[in-house]
Amino acid sequence: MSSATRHEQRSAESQERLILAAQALILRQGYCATTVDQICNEAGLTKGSFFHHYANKDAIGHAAIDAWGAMGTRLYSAAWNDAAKDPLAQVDHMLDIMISFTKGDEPCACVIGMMSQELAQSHPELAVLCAKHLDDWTQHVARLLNEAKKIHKPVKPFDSQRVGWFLNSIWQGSMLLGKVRQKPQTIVDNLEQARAYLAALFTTTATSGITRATAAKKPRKKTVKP
Amino acid sequence: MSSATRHEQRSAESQERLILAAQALILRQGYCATTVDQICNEAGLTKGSFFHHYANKDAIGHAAIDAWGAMGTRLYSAAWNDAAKDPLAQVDHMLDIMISFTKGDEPCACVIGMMSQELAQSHPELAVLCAKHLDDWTQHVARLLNEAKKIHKPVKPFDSQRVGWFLNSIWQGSMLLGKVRQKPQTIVDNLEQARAYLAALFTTTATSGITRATAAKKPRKKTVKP
DNA sequence: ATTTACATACCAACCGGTACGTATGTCATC
DNA sequence: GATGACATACGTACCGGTTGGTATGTAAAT
Repeated sequence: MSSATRHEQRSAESQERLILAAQALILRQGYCATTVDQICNEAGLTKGSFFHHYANKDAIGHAAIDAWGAMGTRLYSAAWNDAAKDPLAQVDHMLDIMISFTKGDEPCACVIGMMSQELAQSHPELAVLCAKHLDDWTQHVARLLNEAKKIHKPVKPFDSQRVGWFLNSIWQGSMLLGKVRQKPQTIVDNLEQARAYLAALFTTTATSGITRATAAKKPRKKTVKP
Repeated sequence: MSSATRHEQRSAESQERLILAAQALILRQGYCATTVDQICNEAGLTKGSFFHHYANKDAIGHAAIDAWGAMGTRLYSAAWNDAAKDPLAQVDHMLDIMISFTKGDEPCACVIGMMSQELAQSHPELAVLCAKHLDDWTQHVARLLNEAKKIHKPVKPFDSQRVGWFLNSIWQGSMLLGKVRQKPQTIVDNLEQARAYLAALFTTTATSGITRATAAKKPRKKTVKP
């Protein structure tokens, strides 16, 4: 664990500072609009240091994407790794985490969604990396839904992956609209509707309210503050 | 109608060429990544001409957004203006139009969604313009849902605007994911799930299939090819 | 109808600033 | 002393925007 030499420590710290700076700037203004000078400035380092660690601008874009993916995995781990729970409860937990994520200081946004939008057609390499991380997320949802199918009887048969992509789209689209509208509540509203949609896949009873009022009445436990 | 002088005609044509060029480039690479040189090149004009018609780069961004909004209004008009129909049928028609829009040559994407993502925090002026157009779209959906409430009894009370924003998020998020994944089918899948969600707001019967198979069996009429 | 006077649309060349990337040097660490 | 982490200074290309000029169209005066 502590076998890292002083050089390695320093190097890792600087790289992390650069990545965090890049992520913050990308979230604020997008990838193309952020310059490596800005990244260096925000990280408190100089360009010499930057190009010592990263061959070019795309390299830190790559690193920023991977780091964001890892952060997400950490963020959702509480929901994804609780095999003791009912899978549907895990899905609910996941939605709670997503909702609590919107409560951050800066507007709720996703580096991967941002870069996907911007670079899908101009930077194939970064685009496929984004697609990979988005696919990982979706597969986690699909797995939970498949496990839920073993316990609860679906009202109608459905494809878990398709529903996973549906939820992912809602998530990304909500962050987009919540940002331009400057109304993070939009995200919460949409996630609650998504929760109702998911619940309705397994039960026809009216226990899963469609209106937000019913869903909000029972306070869910706060989980993470990223 | 034909009271336009030769100068006015030429001017309007050039402006349209510039706007179409800008939209195409923005869809492909985003706003920041597109240069006015590229726009001029694609439009077959020079920079002198460009800055004669538009004061600066943001000006054509503004024009591109408005033109895209107008295009959308034209695109959906068949669904939005058919007061004779059941409002829910109008919603279905709207979804059909959205699906047929994904079948275009170039990847299905939205100038307004793209610029919203990129400029939400860096270009407030363009951001509020995007938000305005997105709000227009949502209000059309909300209006249809409100009219539907007068005819059909909702299973549970719901807020039409909230559902409108939900559908808008699905639409934007789907285009985003469909683009990075290079799988436009993702968009169609999501829209079919949205269709099921909307139908389930008004009826508990199983007539509105959640699975895509049932929904796809009955062929819906093709509407527009943009 | 021609001429005159002017406005419009457009072009080619240029300018300041900036972005990415490099070349070289320095100092702590191994 | 060699290497790794970082800083300084610079080079090159390009981007948004300007400038001066031209050619065409328009409108009024003759």
